[in-house]
Amino acid sequence: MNEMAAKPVIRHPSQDRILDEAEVLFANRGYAGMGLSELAEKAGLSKSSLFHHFPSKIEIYAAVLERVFERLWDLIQNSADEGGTQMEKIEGISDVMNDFLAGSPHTARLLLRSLIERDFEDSGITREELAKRHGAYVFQILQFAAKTLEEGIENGEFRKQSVGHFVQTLIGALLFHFASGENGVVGFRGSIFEPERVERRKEELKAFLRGAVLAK
Amino acid sequence: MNEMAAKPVIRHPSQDRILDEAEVLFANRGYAGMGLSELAEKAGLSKSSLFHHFPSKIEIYAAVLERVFERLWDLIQNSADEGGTQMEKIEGISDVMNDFLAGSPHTARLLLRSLIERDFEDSGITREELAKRHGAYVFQILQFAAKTLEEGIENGEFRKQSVGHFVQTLIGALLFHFASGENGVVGFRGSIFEPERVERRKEELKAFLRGAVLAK
DNA sequence: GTCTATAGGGAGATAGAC
DNA sequence: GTCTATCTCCCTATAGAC
Repeated sequence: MNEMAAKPVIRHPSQDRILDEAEVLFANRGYAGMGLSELAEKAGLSKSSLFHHFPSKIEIYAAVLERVFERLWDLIQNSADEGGTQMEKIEGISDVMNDFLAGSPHTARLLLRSLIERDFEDSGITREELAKRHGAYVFQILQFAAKTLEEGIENGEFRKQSVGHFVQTLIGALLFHFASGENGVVGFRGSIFEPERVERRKEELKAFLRGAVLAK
Repeated sequence: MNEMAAKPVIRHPSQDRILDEAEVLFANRGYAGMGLSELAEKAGLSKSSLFHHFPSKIEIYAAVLERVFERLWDLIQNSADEGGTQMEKIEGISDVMNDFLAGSPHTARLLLRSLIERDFEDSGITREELAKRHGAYVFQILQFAAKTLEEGIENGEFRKQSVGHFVQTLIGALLFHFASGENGVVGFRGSIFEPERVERRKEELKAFLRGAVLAK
């Protein structure tokens, strides 16, 4: 289960500061909307110093996505080792991802955008080229969720259903909630990122999923 | 149920052509990534002619969102008149929205972006100001879904659950699937917009929702 | 209502000193 | 490794002729 974990990426301190700020800015403004002047300012550097650490804007974006998906995949792998029923594993994925997305308000927006945007295609780079950097992590996360459901269907724990549609639904539900703003689209009173609200989200989603996938 | 339907917005033919093209471009490139030169070219006008019909880029965006949410709300209202159990009403909302989103590949991306993006905030306009144009439709769509679930909980048809979290999950599942690209994030073989695949999506999601919300 | 021309600013990226 | 200065291009928006 740990074939591709612990790949130590050595980065200059400035690079990490740049990526930290870029992560938030890409999430909030999108690829096209994020300007390198603003990034340089937030990272405490001049604009041209960015180009010492990264060859281009698109490479900064690629590095940001690689870093965040790597973190997420590591967390999901760890939770996977705890075993249990297939339902408990699905609930584990849901909990881990909810905690990860709740950790900072920009993360879900960044991930959601990365899965639906094509802004960067102006840069001559294709979606597939960009995905080579973080795509392996995304693929393994999706595969892990799919495999977990599949095994639950095979052993009769889950009702028969389309694995692909389940994964699409799950990812949409997970990402959209935390991407939909401080109060959600439905206008919760108070921030959806408050710890009690996050716990509530986790419980509501797990109850929802149990009803949806378990065999009667 | 028809208090705010049939508000006839009279538009110049050029305006409609502009909005048609803008709808696709905003969906694919985001607010910041969409350029007026490209829009003018696709609409068969010069760039400055756009400013005869709309005072600014942000107003074009506002008009695009108003038009699309108005259409969606009309469809949902019509489906609502068919009555039936609360479960049938929820399934009706799901089917109507799936059909609407499946109608053209850009629609889900546009709606999803409109609910999570803040790109336009550079333009001096706040999210709330922009939302004044289409926000009423969004609010009514969300309210309608919430009310439907609420009544089902009250009459014992549905299990007790958070109405807000249900709506967040439903919208996320609906929008993400059709926003996630021709083949979805899971890599369906063939386009997710093919009629048979759309019907499959509708059935899978309804089965999922029935299990998730119905009382045991 | 449509156009050409252009203003005025900001974008990504480069040159070269220190 | 960081900076200032600058290049080139594209952006939204405006002026004014037809």
